[in-house]
Parts: sequence; C-alpha cells; structure tokens
Amino acid sequence: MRRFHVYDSRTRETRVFAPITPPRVGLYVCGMTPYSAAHVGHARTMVFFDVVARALRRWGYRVFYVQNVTNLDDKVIARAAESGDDPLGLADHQFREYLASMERLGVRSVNLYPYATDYVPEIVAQIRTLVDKGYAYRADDGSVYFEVAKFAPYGALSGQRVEELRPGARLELDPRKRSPEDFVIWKSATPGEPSWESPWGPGRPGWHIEDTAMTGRLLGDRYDLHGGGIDLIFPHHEAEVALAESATGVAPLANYWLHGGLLLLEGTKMSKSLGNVARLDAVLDEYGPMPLRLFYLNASYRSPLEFDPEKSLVEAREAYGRLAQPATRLAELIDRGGAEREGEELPDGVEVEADDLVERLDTLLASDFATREAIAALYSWGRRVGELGNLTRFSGAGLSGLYGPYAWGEEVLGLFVRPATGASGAWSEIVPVALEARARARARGDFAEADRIRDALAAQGVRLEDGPDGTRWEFVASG
RNA sequence: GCCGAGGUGGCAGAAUGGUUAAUGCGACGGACUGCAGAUCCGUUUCCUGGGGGUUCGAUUCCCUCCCUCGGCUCCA
Repeated sequence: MRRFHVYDSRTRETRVFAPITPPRVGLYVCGMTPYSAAHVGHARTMVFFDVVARALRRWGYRVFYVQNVTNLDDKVIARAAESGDDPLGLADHQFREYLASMERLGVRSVNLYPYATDYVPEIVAQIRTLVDKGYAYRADDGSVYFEVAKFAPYGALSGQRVEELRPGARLELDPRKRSPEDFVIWKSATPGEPSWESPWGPGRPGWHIEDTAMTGRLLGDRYDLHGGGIDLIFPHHEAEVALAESATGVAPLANYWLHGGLLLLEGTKMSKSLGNVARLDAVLDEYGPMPLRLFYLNASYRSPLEFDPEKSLVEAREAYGRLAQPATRLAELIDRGGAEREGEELPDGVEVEADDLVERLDTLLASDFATREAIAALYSWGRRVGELGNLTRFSGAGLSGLYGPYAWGEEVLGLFVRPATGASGAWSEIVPVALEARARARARGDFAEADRIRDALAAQGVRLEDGPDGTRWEFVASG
C-alpha cells in the first residue's frame, strides 16, 4: 500500500493517511438528491472522488465506496407534486438518469448507491437511541428534533459557533423546537406524502440522519473517508458528526473529511436553486466525457473552478486532443500490430524514463491528489514521445513501454479511454490494403484515384490523415 | 456580523524561502502536405491584490488592509 497525504478539512491540515483496518478503506460520499437532472457541478465532485477511489485501489487499498441517494426529501416531494408523479418514482427515474451520465463519464468506482428509504429501520433505531440518551426530543406534532445544545463539540468540523449563527431568514423560528439551531431528524407525516410508522407516529426521515444511519450499517461507527462538496460542510456534515457521535459515543465519525471545491458559473456557485446550471447530459452530448474530465482534473480539487459555457470545454477539447494524440497513436499501433509486433527496441533509457514518470505520477497523486501536476507531466511525456519521431518502427514491446504513463492516466484519471469501435477487427485487415493502393496512386500522381479511395473509406466512417510517417486512420464517431 | 476558501500572464490554472514562476488555451511566426485534415517546432521579454515585518534573499512565512467566492439549517 502506497503512503499518501490528504487534506483533512476537520483538522485543516494535510495528513498522512492511515486506514482503520488496512488494507480496507471505507469511503462515503454524499451524492445528489435526484429531484432533477444532474449538472456539471455535481459531476466535478463525482469525478474527483472517482479518481480518489481509482488511485487508492491502484495503491493496494481495498476501497468500499458508498454514495448515498437521498431519494426522498422536501424537494423531491415538491417536484413530484408539480408534475403529478409519485415522489419515489420520480427520484428513482432521476437517479437512473444520473447513473447513466456517470457511466458515460467513466465513473464506475462506486460499490453501492443506497437509497435512504431502504434504511428506515436503521434510521428509526438511531433516532430511538438518540431519544433514549437524551440528545433528541419529540415535538407535539410527532416530529423529532436533535438538540444541538446537548452535543458540546457541535461546530468543530465547520468552525461555526452556535452563538454566531445568524438568526437570519433561513433559521426559522419554529415553535416546535426548543432552540432555533435544533434540526429535524424525523418529520411527522403530511397526508398524501410517503410515510413510515415509528414510535413517534407516522413520518419520514430528516436529511442528516439518513447518512448516519446508513454509514452505521454499511461502514460501522467509525470509517476512513467522508467526502462531498464544500457546501455540505455546514450544516449537513456538522449534523452528521453530532448525530453519529452522540448515538455511538465513538469519535471521530470519519477519520478524514474531504471537501471538493465548487464549480462557479459567472463567479457564483452553480446550483439548481439559482437556475444557473449547465446540464451534465447536454455537456456530455456536445463534448464527450474526456474533455470534461480533463477540465475538472486540470484544477486543484479544493479550489473553486470557473465554468464558462462558451469557452471552458472548447478549450478543454483542444487541450485534450493534444494530450491524447500520442496516446491514441500508440494505442492504434499496439492494437493493430499486437504486442508481438516486430520492430526496433526503444532507444537506451527511454523505458526507464517511462517507469520513472509513472512513479512520479503516483507520487503526485499521493500528495493530496495533485491531478493538475500529473496532467502537466503527461503533456511533457507527449513531447518526449514526439521526439522519437516515426513510431511505426518500434516493436510492440517498445510501444507498450511508451504507453505506460498513458496506461496510468487511463487507470487513475480515467483519461485516454477510446470509444469502442466495434468493427475494428475486420477493418484492421481491410483498411491497410486500401491505404497501400492509395499510397501507390499518390506516388504515381494519380490524385483522383487517391481521393476516390479516401472518399470511399470516409463513407464507411474511416477518416484518414496523411502525416510524415505515413497515413493513419480512425473511425469517426457516429456517421 | 461570524466561519471557511481564494486573489498569479490576454485567458484558464499549478508550484516554490533562492538560477529563465509549470502546464494548457489563445495569439504570432515557421515546418510538413498534391489537396484536405492533423501534427510538429519556435516566440509570446515587462504576470504573484495594497502596505508593513522576518530574512543575505519573500510570490512563498508573519501582521494588517482591500477585494472575490462559499456557508450560516434546500445545496456536489
């Protein structure tokens, strides 16, 4: 297991990571509330934690990655009421759409996406414990509240002090609460809305306790890593700490807290409530997953990142094209020639350079996931590969050696993934024959014939590019 | 008001107590090419919010001020 450092927002310092029970690592990330389509801000967080899970697995940790689904809350109910849908059905549908986008984005590292409503028994049990221990109380209407004053460390995670919380518009004065900062963990039932029986009457779970009930069941009283967007740190994560540590008496709930920076649109946070969103599926349709992943990973994960709908991904697409060009070229040659392909060995030292670079890439990621620096190093590798000139002369083993850093990028960053081409097996036999015929035509100056061949291949979705070391070809997506 | 994160070239965005402050985009110039497309090479000297302090040396550490963003019970 590789040693790595991670910035822990609870202690506000970069710390060496030490798992509770190596090599296992419990990773819990707050997922989205599926009441409407995911936007590119959500996806930034998900891509980052995808890279975390990929890196840890590469380094020998056995990661159990849970991402919860808050499939029932006020917003889901409100949205369902607008459209006349069943709330749980709406959430289920939206979540499936979200999963489809994650699949397109290459986010496949999550082991389990639990629905909050599948954990009502655990939630009720935890509330019962809190009530029994005196941390929570039932209000007259059957709702149950957590009494913040009973939990002394409240505010430690986020640095908030209860007495400094602004008694502003959003901290409503609610006669059911003993104190304004108390938060609801069981909401008494409203007729027509989904509800469950409980010792306090019919109702449904409050937001914060869903997570602590699920993590208690799935990851235990204490676990290694808890992640989410920085906007969740207060009150949501603060509340989780209060609930779990009060209920179990064990602290800390999570050994490391990772918070991802937000995506900004025109300088302000992208959010569904503000309406300034770029939908994830639309962006994937227009640019594909790789430029988007590059765009996210091109910044420090903790910093705010400005998303310009007109420019950001146009630029990322250009940048990704350059970054991936040598990788694509190498992969094509390896695919078509096989690992046994004959040819020259690499010049002295190049293989060692590739291995050293892979080690350096791991080292960079192990330093609080410095994806941007890893990407810069991959650009320099592209230049190094370019210096070697015509790649077609190298053996399969040599080409594989050159591909090493890109294989790392594929494994950890999820970049350099090529769309499946399906028919390429058969085409890899046919296209070279056509290219030879075309090369002969060009050599004798018969450009009409050469262009005819090029057009014929183009009609089949095969695009040609003449370059100094011959003609390369590829399938063009769609037709 | 309180808590937190930031301020770096035309733009995006890294890093660092010390030679030319990474990388990418853009721009400009060139190479290659039958054409197309793509690629490659070079250039882009004057860029670290203001003011103090520590130091031989500060963009980096400390203090202060200004500004931006996020959170303050819906939020990735």
